[in-house]
Amino acid sequence: MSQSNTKSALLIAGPTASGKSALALRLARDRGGVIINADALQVYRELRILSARPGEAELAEAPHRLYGHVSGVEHYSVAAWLADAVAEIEAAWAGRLLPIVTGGTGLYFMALERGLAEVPPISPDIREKWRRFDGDIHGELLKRDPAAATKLKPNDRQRLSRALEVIEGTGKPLSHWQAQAQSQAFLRDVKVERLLVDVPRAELYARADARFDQMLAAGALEEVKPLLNHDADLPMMRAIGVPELARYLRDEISLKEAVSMAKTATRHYIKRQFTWWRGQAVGWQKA
RNA sequence: GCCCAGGUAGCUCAGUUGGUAGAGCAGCGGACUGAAAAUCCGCGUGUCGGUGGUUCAAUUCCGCCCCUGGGCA
Repeated sequence: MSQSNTKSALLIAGPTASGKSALALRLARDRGGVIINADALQVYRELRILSARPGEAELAEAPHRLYGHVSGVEHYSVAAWLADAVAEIEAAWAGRLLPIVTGGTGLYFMALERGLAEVPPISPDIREKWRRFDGDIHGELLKRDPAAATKLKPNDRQRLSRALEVIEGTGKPLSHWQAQAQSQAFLRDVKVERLLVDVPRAELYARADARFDQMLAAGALEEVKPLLNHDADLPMMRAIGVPELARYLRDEISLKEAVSMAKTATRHYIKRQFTWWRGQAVGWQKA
C-alpha cells in the first residue's frame, strides 16, 4: 500500500459478533494498515466492555483509531464521525498506511461512501423543541414539509423531529440538503475494497449470547454502575446491555431477566444488520 | 386416594352464550442521511390435552382418561 499516487481504502463491515475486528487486525498486520472504527457505540469511552471494544492485546498489534475517543455525555453523530473518519483516513495516507475502516454501523459507511447532506448546524433549542414535542408531530410536518411527511411513518418520531428541525432551522426541507449529498462523497475517487463478514445467523446468535456472558464476567455491571445517573436518552445509555443492566442495578428486574433481555436486544440488532447489508450488498465481497 | 384450578401459537395468556380462534412477547421479512446498538413498518393454521357421547355442527356442553399446579388426607 505504499504506491504513492493511489489512495486506497479497505472497508470491513458485518454484524456484531461476526469477527470483524479479528479480520481487520490480521489484514492490518499483513498489509500495513491502521484500523479506523465505524461503530457508533465503540466510540464512547465509558463503554469498553459492553461495546466489545478491542482490548490491550489487540491495540498493541496494530494502530486503532476512533475507539473510545469521545465521552458518552457529549453529543456525537454521523456527521461528527464522518469528520473524524475522514481526518484519520487522510492521516493514514499521509503515513503511507492503508486505512481499514471497520464496524457494524451501516449508516456510517453510507455517509463515507455516498456523502452526507450538508445541513447547516441547527440550534439546540430547535432540536430540543421537536424532540420533546408531544403533540401530533406528523401533522406538524405535514404542514411544513408535506413531501417529507408523506415519506415518513406517522410514528417514526425520530425522523419526523429531524425533518422538522431542519425545515425550521434552515428554512429548507431535508430533501433540499440531501440532494447534494452525493457530490460530497469522500471515497468517490478512491480505490475501495469492501469486505462483508458473512456468518450464518444461528451461529451469530450463539456467539452473541456467549459474548454477553463473557461481558458480565469481565465486569459489565461495574461499567454500568457509574452511568446510572445519566440521561437515558443519550445514545450511550441505549447501548445494548446498558438499559437492561441498569434496571437490574435499580432492583427492578432480576439479573437473569436483564441478561435475557439484553441477549434478545442483540438478536434484534443482528437481524437489522442483516436487513441493512442485504440491501447494500452490491460492491461488497463476502469474507 | 379425594377436592379445587388449569391444559388453546415457540412462550405467557384471552376467547368462542356451540358455526374449527386472537393478543403481547419471541421469531421472520422490510425501511433507513446528524440519536443508527437508534427509530419505524409488515407477517398469526394452531390435532384449542386424549377419547367417547349429545348435536346438522364440539375447541366450546356431558362422561371417562392423561398431564401440571395447589389443597386435604
